[in-house]
Amino acid sequence: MLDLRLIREQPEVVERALATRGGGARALIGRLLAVDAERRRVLREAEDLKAQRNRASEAIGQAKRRGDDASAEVARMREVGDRIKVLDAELKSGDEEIDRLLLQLPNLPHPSVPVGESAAENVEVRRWGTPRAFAFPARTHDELGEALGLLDFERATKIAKSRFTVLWAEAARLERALTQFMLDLHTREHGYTELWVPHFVNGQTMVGTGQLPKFEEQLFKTVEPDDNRTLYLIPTAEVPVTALHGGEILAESSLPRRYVAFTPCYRREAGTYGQDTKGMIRQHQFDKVELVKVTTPAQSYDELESMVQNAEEVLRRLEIPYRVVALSTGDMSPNSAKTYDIEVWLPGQAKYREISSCSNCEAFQARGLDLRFRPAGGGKTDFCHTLNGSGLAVGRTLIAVLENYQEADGTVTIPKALHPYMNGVERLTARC
RNA sequence: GGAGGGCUAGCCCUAACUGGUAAGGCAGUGGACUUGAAAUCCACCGGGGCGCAAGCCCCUUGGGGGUUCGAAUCCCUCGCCCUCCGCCA
Repeated sequence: MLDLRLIREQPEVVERALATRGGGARALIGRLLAVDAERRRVLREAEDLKAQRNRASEAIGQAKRRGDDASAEVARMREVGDRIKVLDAELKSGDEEIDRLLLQLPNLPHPSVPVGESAAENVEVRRWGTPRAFAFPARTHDELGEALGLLDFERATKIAKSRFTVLWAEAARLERALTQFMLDLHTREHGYTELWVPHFVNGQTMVGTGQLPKFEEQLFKTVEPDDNRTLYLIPTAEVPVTALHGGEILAESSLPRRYVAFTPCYRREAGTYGQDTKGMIRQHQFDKVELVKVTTPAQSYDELESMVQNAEEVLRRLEIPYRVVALSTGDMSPNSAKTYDIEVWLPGQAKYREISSCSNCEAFQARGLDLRFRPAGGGKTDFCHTLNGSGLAVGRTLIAVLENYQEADGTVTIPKALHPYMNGVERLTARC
């Protein structure tokens, strides 16, 4: 969430910054300012009365110890207490409304982010590799995978529903090899600490990381007799890993923290009917190796650049062409202050498609999680910055391998970088 | 699932009468002292409101509610952790 004080002190700055991020920020800010002003008026009155009561109670205690009669003062304080109760109730509802409003506002974009309404205004930052020239019509991964008997969409639909996939034999091994390869790269060469985390988290974690209430309809959740015990399946490892240090005050000397976690991701994909219905581009369950950093404000933009580089390195080692795109204000997710997408070349679609999204959320999540650090020189604590990025989405990487390394006969060559992980298999051929 | 114990600052430890208004140690950071270090001393090391400032005030004992002039303390409720029993990969 945004800093209420910033909205209070510079509402026009916030409003201007959010102009192209959708969601009617103007009206929300107006309402926030009104509720906040009233809340502070009530707060002052309540605090004055509490100060009175504290003094009077002290005096009553002393009087009683002396054996004096204090009944008049007690009666007066009873009325003050009743008034305090009313004011405290008003404060509580004001706080709740402020929270509700704050949770609807997106993050402020960094000044370097291209201003725009949609993906049309995204800016390509760089390209790597040259798409291979095929001497035959390039097939899509689902055509290739089904023909080889390695990707099974029909049976996945039978046992679950659409947007699920069964991987057979060497395709399942390839998924595992890619995962292992990515984790090894990031832990051994990029300095990340590997974490293994819960796939279910509580509501507080979802709110703190900015998933709720905005993305309620995208989340799978458990059915519990008692609503506040509901657990949510993680839509990305970003959620548990970013929330890991919530409520903690970290030593500045321990920052930046660099974490990598492999988990499946579970998403309802509501409202995406008709998009990417063929193949395994968009699934209810997909594997992802996720990079998360917790940094000081001063470090976060350098760390964003290196995180993108770390994610890109996966595709460089696999020798698959890609490009890096800076998302425009209108295309970024609400948590983010700045996002780079990595888009991998898919010959079957003859398009670059998203395979990683790396974001600096600055203090937006840290504020909700109460994630702070203590400056090395002592003094006041401040909120950390949090970053997250896919390093990479494993299923989409598998797709990219299939499509980029396909041969005329429909088989698929395994990239050299994966050979140590494939138990001698160097080519995917039809399953017998 | 059953029984019991617990939750106080910074991922530590520890107080507070038959309810009287909460906190000491340690660690950390900066400073003083020192050739350097240790030891010692001082300050800071939760959140918020008002104020130009100095400062004043409020809140913070797992969360929420109740009783009371006043709650860490009494009552209700929820959560989490630990121990034992049962079951179990």
